[in-house]
Amino acid sequence: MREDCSLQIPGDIVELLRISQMTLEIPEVVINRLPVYARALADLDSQGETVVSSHTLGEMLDVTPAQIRKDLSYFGRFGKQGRGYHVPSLLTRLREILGLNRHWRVALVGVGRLGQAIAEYNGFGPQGFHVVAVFDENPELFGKAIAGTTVRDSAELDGYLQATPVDIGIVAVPAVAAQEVVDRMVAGGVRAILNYAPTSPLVPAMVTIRNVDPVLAMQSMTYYVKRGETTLE
Amino acid sequence: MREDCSLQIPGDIVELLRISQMTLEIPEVVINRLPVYARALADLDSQGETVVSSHTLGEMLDVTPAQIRKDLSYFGRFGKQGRGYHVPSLLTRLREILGLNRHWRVALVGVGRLGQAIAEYNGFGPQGFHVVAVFDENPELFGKAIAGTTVRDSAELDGYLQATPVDIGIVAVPAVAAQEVVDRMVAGGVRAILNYAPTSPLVPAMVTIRNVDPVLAMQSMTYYVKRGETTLE
DNA sequence: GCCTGTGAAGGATTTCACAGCC
DNA sequence: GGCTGTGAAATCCTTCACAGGC
Repeated sequence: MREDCSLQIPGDIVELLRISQMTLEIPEVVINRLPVYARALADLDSQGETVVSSHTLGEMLDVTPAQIRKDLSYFGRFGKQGRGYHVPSLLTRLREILGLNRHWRVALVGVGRLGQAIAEYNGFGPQGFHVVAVFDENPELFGKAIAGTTVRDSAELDGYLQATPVDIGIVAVPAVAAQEVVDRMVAGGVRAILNYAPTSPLVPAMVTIRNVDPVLAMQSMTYYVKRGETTLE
Repeated sequence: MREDCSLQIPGDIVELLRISQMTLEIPEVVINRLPVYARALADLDSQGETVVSSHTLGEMLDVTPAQIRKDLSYFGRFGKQGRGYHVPSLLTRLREILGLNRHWRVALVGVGRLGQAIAEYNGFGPQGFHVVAVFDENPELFGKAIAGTTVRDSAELDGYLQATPVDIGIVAVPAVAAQEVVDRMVAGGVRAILNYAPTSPLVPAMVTIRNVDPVLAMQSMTYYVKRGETTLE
């Protein structure tokens, strides 16, 4: 190795390349906080607030102002010194960044009690998430009207995805069936999955999955409750 | 430094102190993973597997073996070299650590569509979470049978908590009402809260809160889907 | 005076890599 | 040979602190 060759492409240039490409990796924790910021900004906006500082926003969300500023700085300079952030425009920018300014096609698999509740949940629609198809393997449910569509046979899932692309899949089947459903969604081109089954399905790296499991959430809280009890008494 | 003095208080004693006190702060990320491990171990156990290595468990959960070993090492030495972990005993230990080997008293506030689905969800009971009281402010619901109890007037919440302690509160009210409900729960001694309202209530440091919001989960996934699309096409 | 954007520092978490043991 | 437990290294993330601007 010729140390003296000294073609040291040093950090700076590497970083420039990195940034110029769309490949500056933004930490996932940051991405996960953006929707929270967006929600708070929407609240402020609906209350007629037009300006907010990182300090105020931080208080609303129990997040440090520095973290908010740093998070936002990954995407640009949205604030004004001495003043803060313009609520409507920051909200718009965040929605653009997250892709919330479009419609997303969602397919739901599993129409048991949970699946039904999800299908009927009216919190998705206003946010641009539209359930375009619903599947179950119980023949008694086939054709049943739900979420503005009708229940299809799960066997049709693969064909359906082939014919009509779907962006996001929601899995609400029993744990034992979840991995198979996830695999078929992935094979069908679904790139994001919201999993309600109490299991951790595996997905390829280019697919994003989020597990929603209230039991796990409770089970981690008990650690702290238990601890608090023994500490205090 | 007298190397030969050999009063090496090393790891062992430090660890004893560590363990005897309850005050080594274990990272919250670690605590949050334990229930996932426990669930996987329960699966293995029910399949009759008696031994598992960090490698195998890691593959099941898409977690590195080193992380599993490190996480577990915060609590003790549960494995056997050359072999792995004994599934039933590790599961038992994790359940002890998390406090899952007892019953937890849960109060639910909000019996709208979502609250009803939660109340009827039969995934909590088997894990030791028992809904002992349910509240709503809609008089039409008062007295309605649900989750093995009957709906009470929200106005009674404070009195109820005073009289009969509850460990965990579940909030399933509209966003605007969530903070108030949380505050009253906290005042009533509730130390852990599972919040389904699409907002981020503030709690004092000694109270643990977990927000369950499928919309936020979707909204962070869209970032990656969007990105994948533009990258590939 | 107030507030952002950001390098640099500090802290936390993950991963490495290997001694020790079965 | 296989595997754990764990210091040390590496990486990742948060916080600090201040220049710059309103």
